[in-house]
Amino acid sequence: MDLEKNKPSFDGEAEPLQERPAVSPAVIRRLPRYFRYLRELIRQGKMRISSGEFSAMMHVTASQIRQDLNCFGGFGQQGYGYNVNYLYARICELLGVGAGITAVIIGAGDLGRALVRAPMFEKRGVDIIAMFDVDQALIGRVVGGVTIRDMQTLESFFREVPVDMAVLTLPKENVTEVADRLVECGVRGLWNFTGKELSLKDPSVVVENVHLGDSLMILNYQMCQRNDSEKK
Amino acid sequence: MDLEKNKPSFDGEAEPLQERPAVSPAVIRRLPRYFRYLRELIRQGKMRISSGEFSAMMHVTASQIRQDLNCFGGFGQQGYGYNVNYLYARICELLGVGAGITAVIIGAGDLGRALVRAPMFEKRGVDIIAMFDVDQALIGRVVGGVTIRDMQTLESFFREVPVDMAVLTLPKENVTEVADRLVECGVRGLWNFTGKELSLKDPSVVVENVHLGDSLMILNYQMCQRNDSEKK
DNA sequence: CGAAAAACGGTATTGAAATCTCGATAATTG
DNA sequence: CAATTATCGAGATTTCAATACCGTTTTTCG
Repeated sequence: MDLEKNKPSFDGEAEPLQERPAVSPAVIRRLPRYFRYLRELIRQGKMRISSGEFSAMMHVTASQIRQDLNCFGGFGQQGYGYNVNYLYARICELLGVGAGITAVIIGAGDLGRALVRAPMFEKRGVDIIAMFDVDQALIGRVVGGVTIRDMQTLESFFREVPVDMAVLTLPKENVTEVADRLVECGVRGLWNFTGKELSLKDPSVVVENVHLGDSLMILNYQMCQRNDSEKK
Repeated sequence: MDLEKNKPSFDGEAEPLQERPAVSPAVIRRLPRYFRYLRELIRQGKMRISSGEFSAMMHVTASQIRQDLNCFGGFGQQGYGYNVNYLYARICELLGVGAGITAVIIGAGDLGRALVRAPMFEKRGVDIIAMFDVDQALIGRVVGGVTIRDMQTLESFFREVPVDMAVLTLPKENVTEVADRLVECGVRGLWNFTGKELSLKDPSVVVENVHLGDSLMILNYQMCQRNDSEKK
């Protein structure tokens, strides 16, 4: 097998690629999963994969993989398949890994501290540059290499360092007010763990709500179903 | 307004209701959100709500709400709407809230400790009865009212107390082995935070995978999109 | 008490997502 | 180098989800 080539050949230079034909949300929700499996393939040293092989690994149809990837351009090559490193690079690009996103965590409670120590952010190219809290006992402490700062210094901090994203792990009672302050400071994305669904004035700010409780309840539901159907 | 009645009237006695015409996953994924909004309505003391009002609150179409709820039986009443308390009770029933589910947390690291202290489980009727870890320094400590036990005592613990669910917050390296042990012990549901997708032998065990990293990447993607479209 | 308004539940319709099929192209093999 | 095999990409088809519509029942109000 001739694996000299590192990426599929292209006829010309990369197109402007700025035309975006409205990729459906369903496809976008699947991209992170491709990202994870591609990392694993790279770890295993695999250079090349076909949609069929990928399909068996991920338990989705080969058709879906081909169609998903093709939404963003012909990443594959007929008769060959997909080059793993190349595909990974393109998906990283799509997802904004390596775009140099900076983030802060608001709320240095259990969850905030758990998140800051997780390797998740680093793996995805998001740089946590500060945590904020109102609890004077916490301020000044360093967790996971990040200093906990006084919530009162939020505005002055943002004036000095541009921050793209805020992770909201504070009590839900204060989240509306804090979100407004963050938007005022120029943040462009909110990762909201508070359980309260935000509605912001500024529609250019993206909000991603995480509802762990919803996930728990779906599990609950399925367990009860499984239980019922076994009875009969 | 005559609000004597507490629930919609029914012609006869409740049907067996065991016939389940395969409710679609899309509907099930939305149920927890109805659950949350209903709790809020109860907190506000609202007794009754129409699909139209509910729709405005939740930002989904009234048609969808009516259709979703109707999958499980006629919870509403023409000309009246839905009785909040009654609807909440039925949805709790559906989701298994109050089914007396017991759970253990495997892995007393940051995330495990954060979860055990969260009010989420209690709100949803899941009772955390133990945590397990391999770290001798942690064993015996009590977090959020729950004792951390030695992972070696897992089997003996399960022999004495029946446990329905396990929350997996341990390092992903060990998750396959631990999951097998838990299934062997009779657990019926796994809430998997490790990031490694499990595939179990026993198909009667339900797995709910939580991939926080995926959520982060979708946020990243949307932020980059927003950014791009503003440029042009 | 009767007419008008409110609101659900079921059916029809529309729309989106997933899958299938097949032609075209590249890789492989003798 | 020609024939065969592998595999993608695009369009057609099918399946599934979301929305709109309308008949019926209940409530409300004069």
